[in-house]
Amino acid sequence: MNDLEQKGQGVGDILHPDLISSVNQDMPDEEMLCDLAELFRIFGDSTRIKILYVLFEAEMCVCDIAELLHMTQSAISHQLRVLKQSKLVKFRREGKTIFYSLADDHVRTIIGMGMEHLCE
Amino acid sequence: MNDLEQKGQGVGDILHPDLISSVNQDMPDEEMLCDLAELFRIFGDSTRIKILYVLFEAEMCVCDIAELLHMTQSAISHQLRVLKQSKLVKFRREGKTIFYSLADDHVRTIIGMGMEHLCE
DNA sequence: ATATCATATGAACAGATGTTCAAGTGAAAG
DNA sequence: CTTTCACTTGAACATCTGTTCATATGATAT
Repeated sequence: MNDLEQKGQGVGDILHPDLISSVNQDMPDEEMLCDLAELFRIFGDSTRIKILYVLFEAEMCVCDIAELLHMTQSAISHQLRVLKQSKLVKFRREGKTIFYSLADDHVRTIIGMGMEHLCE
Repeated sequence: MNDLEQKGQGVGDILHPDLISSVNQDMPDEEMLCDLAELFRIFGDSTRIKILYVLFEAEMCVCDIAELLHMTQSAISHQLRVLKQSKLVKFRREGKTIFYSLADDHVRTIIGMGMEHLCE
């Protein structure tokens, strides 16, 4: 008996036991799937998508991005932090200003994939 | 003077006006980018990713999915609703049970893309 | 040193999100 | 018709998330 059935509202009877054990074997690790969800979660915010799209075109400093998106520099900075932590953007300092750019081509590919889905 | 500057904390001076107007021209519609973010947001939850991955393998009914993911049938049903609304899964009724399956191959491609990114 | 500029950061807040619980469908079997 | 089963749905709840505001950092210039 599993812990869900004990809690009153769980799953009823199993309808297709064979199918379940078969699929269960082919499933990737729980951790892998969580990492995957987390990756997509980063792309799942319009501010971050816009930032990434802006960086498609060119390396750019924080206040230029803020200007382009009509948002405060603070808001952009917070989101760049998220993108930085996820290794989706990298940066370099040049005097007082900091230039951000896409970390690698995967970002382009993933966003391109999403675009393709939308356009059909 | 734009509305951000009036609010006390806005953006300072524009550092690279030429770059800004150039990038501005190449940017897709605001709406397009929001749709894109929304699409990725759907993938950005581990329960939904798991459901989609399960459906990679085979069409499946709600209570089997619940059993596979060790979650309540209600929780799964709520998430299937989200996936249905986003046109990522489709379903067919057969007596009392309802079978869900992936709506099209885009789902596979997008998830595959994410996996590739993680494995490098 | 002091001022200024570009950026970062922490706390606070409002709004969104996912799960649970309880009640509601809708189809088939008795 | 009533019961049962697979599933759906709505409200409640706690948690997470993104923006704002105020303040801090770090580099340059005076």
